[in-house]
Amino acid sequence: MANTKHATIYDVAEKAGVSIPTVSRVLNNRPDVSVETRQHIQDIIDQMGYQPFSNARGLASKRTYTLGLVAADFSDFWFSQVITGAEKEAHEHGYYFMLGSSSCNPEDEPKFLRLLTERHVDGVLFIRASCADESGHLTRLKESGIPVVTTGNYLPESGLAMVDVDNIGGGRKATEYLLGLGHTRIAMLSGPPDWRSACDRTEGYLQALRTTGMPANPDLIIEGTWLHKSGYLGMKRLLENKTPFTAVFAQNDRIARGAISALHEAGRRVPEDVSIIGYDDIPEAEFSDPPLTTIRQPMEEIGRAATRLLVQIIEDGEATPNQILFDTELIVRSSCSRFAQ
Amino acid sequence: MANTKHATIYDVAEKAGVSIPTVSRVLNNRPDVSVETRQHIQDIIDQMGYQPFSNARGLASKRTYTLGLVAADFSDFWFSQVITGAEKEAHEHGYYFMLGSSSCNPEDEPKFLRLLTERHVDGVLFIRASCADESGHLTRLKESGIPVVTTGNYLPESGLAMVDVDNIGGGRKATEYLLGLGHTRIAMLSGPPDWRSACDRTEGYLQALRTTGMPANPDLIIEGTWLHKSGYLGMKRLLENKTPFTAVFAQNDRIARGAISALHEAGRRVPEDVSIIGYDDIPEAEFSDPPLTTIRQPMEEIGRAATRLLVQIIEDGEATPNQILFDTELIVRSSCSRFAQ
DNA sequence: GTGAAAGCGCTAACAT
DNA sequence: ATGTTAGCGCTTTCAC
Repeated sequence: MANTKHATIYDVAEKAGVSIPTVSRVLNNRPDVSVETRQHIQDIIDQMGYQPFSNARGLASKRTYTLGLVAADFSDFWFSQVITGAEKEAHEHGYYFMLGSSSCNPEDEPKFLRLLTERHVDGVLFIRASCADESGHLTRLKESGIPVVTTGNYLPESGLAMVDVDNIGGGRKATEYLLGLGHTRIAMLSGPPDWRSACDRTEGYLQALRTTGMPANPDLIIEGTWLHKSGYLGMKRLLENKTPFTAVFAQNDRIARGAISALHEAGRRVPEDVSIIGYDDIPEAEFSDPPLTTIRQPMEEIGRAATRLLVQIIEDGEATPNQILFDTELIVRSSCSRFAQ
Repeated sequence: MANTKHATIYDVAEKAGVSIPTVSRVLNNRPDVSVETRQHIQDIIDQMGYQPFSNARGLASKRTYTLGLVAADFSDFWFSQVITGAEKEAHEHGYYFMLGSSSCNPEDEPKFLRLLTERHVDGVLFIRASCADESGHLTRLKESGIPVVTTGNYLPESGLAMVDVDNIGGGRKATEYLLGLGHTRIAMLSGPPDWRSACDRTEGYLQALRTTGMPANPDLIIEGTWLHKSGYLGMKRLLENKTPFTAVFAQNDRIARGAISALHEAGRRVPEDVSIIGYDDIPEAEFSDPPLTTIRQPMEEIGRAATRLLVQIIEDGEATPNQILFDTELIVRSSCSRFAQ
């Protein structure tokens, strides 16, 4: 396979008995080629296994068919799922992703700027690079004319292109489920308050509580990070507080599992003594002890939708709508039970 | 920032009062430029913030300064850590990574082949794409002249460039630790037997056992996958088998945690009733219940080393040694205790 | 040590 | 509907 000498558009043109631009036209799916010529050229291309050389295309057309990828954390489950979908979608449109490091670190900004100035990516996808100051980057990029789509950081007022999941609805759904089970003292272990997704889940929780007419008890709300450790520590604090609760909404599954560890250490059973609902439906959720009831987000589909949006903006200049919100799904397992007075 | 018009080498040459090739020479660190000229040009470059346009370089030089990345599974902890290190190292050498999908799926082969024929990556890094038939891909790629480095799939006899961790040593270290604690009936929950890393950990386990003079009991060895679920199911089988054991070596932390869940369900305490040691030291290990004793692998460093090797092969044609093996580290926490008859 | 000339493989006007 | 002519921004001979 792949001998060092690569067929060029010239070889195809010669073999097909046409000029180079004509081949170029079929390569780019231009309408102005006769059906027979197009078919004939396509046959030759297939037969030779010809692949256009992307650097040459990029140099001539100012397009690279590569997309920049900026993520806050590669080890995040959200990242791995979203990128899986994004990659598939990108390939289907003839694009590739180029890794552009993380965005949270302000000193990394020059690095991913080089993606634009040096590698000339056609657009960039932010995968939950949603730190406090992220929208600054995004807006600046967008204003400099480069297409940008973000996921996991829903900021509708910004007008930026983004696809996310309905976190308010998800938080509400989780809380309503607990409420429906008869629980009234529902604690919450939240993610970092400077993340929009965490805020929104909190908002959903508050909305659900408000519906019942009883106010949320601030002592039952603990802010933390997205990590297992945070759930563990958060639950310890909750337990020390002595404010009674019979259920908890953990803003992700890792937090939930950390909380369960702390609960077990304290001799409390789940769900007999306290019910707990997570968020994300990570692979471990199904096999944790007990199997975790949780809120599932269609992450892979989000990656696909975000990439589709990005490609659309690149190729058509704009996309409407440019903000897409997916729904969550409640996955009932056995970490929650009816409140039995 | 970034106005649409990008400075070119021509602009630099003009401003510096030299010819274009001279600027090109300093860009590529060629020796044949006088010190003053070089400094002068470099100043202009810095001052203008000039960035060479990689497509043009690639077209002219047949080099792209991009590396292909092929991974079996983006959600794997190994992937996220190795890629983090790899990315940093790549940037330091002026390279970027392009995502090239997963390799296990045979039908994906054409896709990452396009990375080579169309995008002309300078080399490709395989991140534990270590399915049974992987070395076929690798060898074919290497033979077609493209530099390849792999991680997480140690096959020294292949002669391929690779960096990995000493899995035999790691398996031995884990087992010896348990042995040193006085355990003699040590079960093992292994990864997939078609993965070299799993085989090697098993080999280390067997070696350690052999040293003590007592043979391994096949009933105490359960093969599975790398998933949490597999540890859970594996432990259930172990428990049903009725062959007594007081300790278990789980070939990764997720397996270990799954096993602990099953143990808890069965009313057995860790480490009082059974000691368990994991492998990897994932972030959750420290906060699981109980905190997991495990074998740590320097994954980020492996990513850096692999990339360094790849760049070396690309730039110098070869690298010696082209196989690097890192040591593991025993992390003692509290999931193992002395066997108290 | 430095410059002039040519060309990498393709697309983009412009013709026809 | 197709061909002609110019480049895109850089590296590379090969002169001087």
